[in-house]
Amino acid sequence: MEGTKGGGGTRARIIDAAIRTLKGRGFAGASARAIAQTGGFNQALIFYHFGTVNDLLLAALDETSARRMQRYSAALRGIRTLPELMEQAARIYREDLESGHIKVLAELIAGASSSPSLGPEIVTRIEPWVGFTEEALGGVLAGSPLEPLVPTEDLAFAVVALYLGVELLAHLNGQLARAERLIDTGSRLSSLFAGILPTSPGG
Amino acid sequence: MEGTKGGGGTRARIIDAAIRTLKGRGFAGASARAIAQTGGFNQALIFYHFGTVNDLLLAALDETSARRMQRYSAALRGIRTLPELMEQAARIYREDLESGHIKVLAELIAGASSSPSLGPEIVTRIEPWVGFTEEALGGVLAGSPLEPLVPTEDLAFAVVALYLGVELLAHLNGQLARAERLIDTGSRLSSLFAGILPTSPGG
DNA sequence: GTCTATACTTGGATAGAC
DNA sequence: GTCTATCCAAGTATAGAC
Repeated sequence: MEGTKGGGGTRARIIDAAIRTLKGRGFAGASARAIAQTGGFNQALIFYHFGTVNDLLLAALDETSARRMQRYSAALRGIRTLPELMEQAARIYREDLESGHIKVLAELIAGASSSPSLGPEIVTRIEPWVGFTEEALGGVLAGSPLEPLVPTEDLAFAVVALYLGVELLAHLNGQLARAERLIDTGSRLSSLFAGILPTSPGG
Repeated sequence: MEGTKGGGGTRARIIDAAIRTLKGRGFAGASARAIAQTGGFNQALIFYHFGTVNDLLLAALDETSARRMQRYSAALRGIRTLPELMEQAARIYREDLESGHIKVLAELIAGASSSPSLGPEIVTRIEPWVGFTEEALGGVLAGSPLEPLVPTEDLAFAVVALYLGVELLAHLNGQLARAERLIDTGSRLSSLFAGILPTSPGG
């Protein structure tokens, strides 16, 4: 299927260009013309394949989201303790910071204010991330003395918000170093506290 | 001074309209025309008074930033313990969430990707907030067993990032309730842990 | 399925009247 | 200091040739 030369490959190229443009020039800079220039194809192709720019942007979010979700799930599989979780999460998030994967999401959220129809679409796409974070935290907190005290739903929401905020700040001039230092500190502290708190039975 | 009828008053009106537009329609929606419509004045006034739209947006950030800084400093003056700090910070941040004051900052940060010249300007304007947060945390952590363990600079950066992230998410459809619940949980937990941890000598 | 050309809209910015 | 009119660039979207 999709054998007519470009077909599906073109769709992928356009989505890729959209992701790169969103990362590099933000929502406000991600026009059809800018995206086409990034990818080296014709601007009209976007409308043929996706109808509107916003629909392309959502497809781009789906794509990058799927890629990252795969990466995070793989890295967090079999994790039992909080320090392990932090260690792994920090490692992948550092990749994100440098490549700017989460930035796509942050830009789209900010952009939803100017295109209200994006709002519900983005909410739907964030939900799996909050759910995923909740599971990861739940798995590690299970049986620990913290479990009954900390509502994992709220904690997961906070973690997602923190990720977004750090991503937003990190891409500002000269702030990347600060973000990296924060990740370091976070990993260090979680190991430290794990030594103080009673060990989770699961660990 | 500025006695010629509109003068300074107009500047303020324009800035106010810019803030409201940034809150309601985001960076991508904050065009000169949209701002003028919000404020009910002529679009050309923006260029007469501020030269460019971006310069107006920065002036808007200065204004809202100054207002909130005043509010936060007043509320946090004389705070000695971590739960007190959390309690107060939560109360004011809840105001921000509803009125969207921090959203102006979040939108401008996201917008900086499409107007690189905004970047350094915004960094300069964030610095005081990180510094302020660091002082607030430092004052409350001083003498506590946490003090030597937690670098307040990193913690302050994390708090600012969290604020931005929550603000970003909260303005998405139906997410405000989640943000409010997080604030509740945060206050509750800090009181709880304060009961467990040794009291700060300053308290 | 892709490109060129084009219609139409919105946005930044300035000139000049008041 | 403010308004009207206008220019020009950039954006979305479509029609039609290839």
